[in-house]
Amino acid sequence: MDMKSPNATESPNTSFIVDALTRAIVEHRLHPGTKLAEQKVADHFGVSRTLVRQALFQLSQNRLIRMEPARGAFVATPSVTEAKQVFMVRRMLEAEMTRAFIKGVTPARIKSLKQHVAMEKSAVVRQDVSGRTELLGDFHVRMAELMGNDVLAQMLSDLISRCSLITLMYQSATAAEHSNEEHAAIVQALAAKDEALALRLMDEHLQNVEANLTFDRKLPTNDISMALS
Amino acid sequence: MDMKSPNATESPNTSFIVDALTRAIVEHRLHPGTKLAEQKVADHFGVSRTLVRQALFQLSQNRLIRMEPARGAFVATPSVTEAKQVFMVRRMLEAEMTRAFIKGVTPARIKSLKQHVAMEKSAVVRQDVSGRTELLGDFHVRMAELMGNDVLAQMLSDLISRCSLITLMYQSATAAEHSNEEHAAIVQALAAKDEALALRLMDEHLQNVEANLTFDRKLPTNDISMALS
DNA sequence: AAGACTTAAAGTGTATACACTTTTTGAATT
DNA sequence: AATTCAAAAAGTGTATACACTTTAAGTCTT
Repeated sequence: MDMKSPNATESPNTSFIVDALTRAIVEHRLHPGTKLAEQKVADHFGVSRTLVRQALFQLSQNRLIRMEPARGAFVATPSVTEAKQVFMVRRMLEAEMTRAFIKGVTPARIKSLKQHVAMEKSAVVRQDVSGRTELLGDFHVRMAELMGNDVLAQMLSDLISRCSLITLMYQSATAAEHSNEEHAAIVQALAAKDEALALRLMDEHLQNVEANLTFDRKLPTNDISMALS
Repeated sequence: MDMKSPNATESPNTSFIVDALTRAIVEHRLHPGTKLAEQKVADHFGVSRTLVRQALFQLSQNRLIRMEPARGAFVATPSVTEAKQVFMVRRMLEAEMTRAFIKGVTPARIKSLKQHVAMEKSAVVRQDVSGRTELLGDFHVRMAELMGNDVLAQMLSDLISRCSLITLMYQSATAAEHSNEEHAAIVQALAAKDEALALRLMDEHLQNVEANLTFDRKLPTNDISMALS
């Protein structure tokens, strides 16, 4: 069996570029509105524009970038109304998910969620900003996965990454800690099969996350090569 | 102002190809499993493989086709479990949507839904198979749009097209008529602001749609040029 | 000096070329 | 006749070339 170790010389493929750009956008090294010129990105990764175009297409479908005909690709700048709509859909979906989860709850599933919450906590205390944000989002995806519904998990994952641009930009350390505690409380309610409580906690949790976002900041656009280096 | 009339000689762009292939798949002229060789498709549309590849990428993200590395693109063959998961997510989403719709119901919105149901009916009676299927799906999208939530509408639209492969394949005329009547009943309940009734009708409706699908048929793969001609 | 026009530079959109992989074909062997 | 292997054919993956569009720079005019 051959280990495939990360090799700097090996030429990256499309999904590598997608991942790298996604990280750069989500970790906020590339600011909303920044232009992603194909040749510049291609040069940075040492590939042709072909692969970059494919990657940009994919990112545009994930709503992480916006493509304007004959003008190019730009890091998305989600509007306030779009963000509110995304959160509304999440509240809808996750309310029903909570109900369904309680219907099929098992000790193993509760244990799995508890482990996840523990990982969140450790990321919070160690001040791992990008790690904690990813884990806090994944809590919701994990619930879907535990129910064995890949479609739901995928959909939540998309929704979460779609507003991650906003959440990540504006979520403070105290807000993160707060989220983690709310997750723990939700797991308690799920374990107790207290549907009404779990529903209320989940809804409040999502409202809190949404409320803690501040939409009025303006950030400068920056340079690609700096951000990806 | 220049009218742009549909011109057969004008060379099609990516979204044209996406639309044409989508229709061919959804209207079941291209069967699940059929291979879509890039050059063949390109020849058919009179373009280079470049545009076809972009179109195929997009279709693969819509789950209408599946791409295997170095092997090519194939019309998707959604599994039974995947279909069930899609319907479960729809039931979740649309239950909450129904609740939210009633909270913000207005006479104008009810009127709009009633008009839509009337259009459905006319498509059903005139035996317009592809038209009626599209309209029956759009009823649910229309509800989301009327609430002013584009994200929700987009998401439902994706979900519906995702299982359209299955629904379209197996939905009978009587099932379509049945769906239309159920839509009418749902609108009545919405107009009366009877949340419990609307919820029950919506859930039963989706269960009926799902139940009417038969998953065990096997269809032969067919030729591209035949199907697109 | 500010604004409009011209021209060059940069960038996107599509086609083509070519390397490499998979599939098919066909002959050789048992 | 069936199986195995080799070579050809078909097909995908990536890079490059070139036309056309947008953006930027520079020049001319007022």
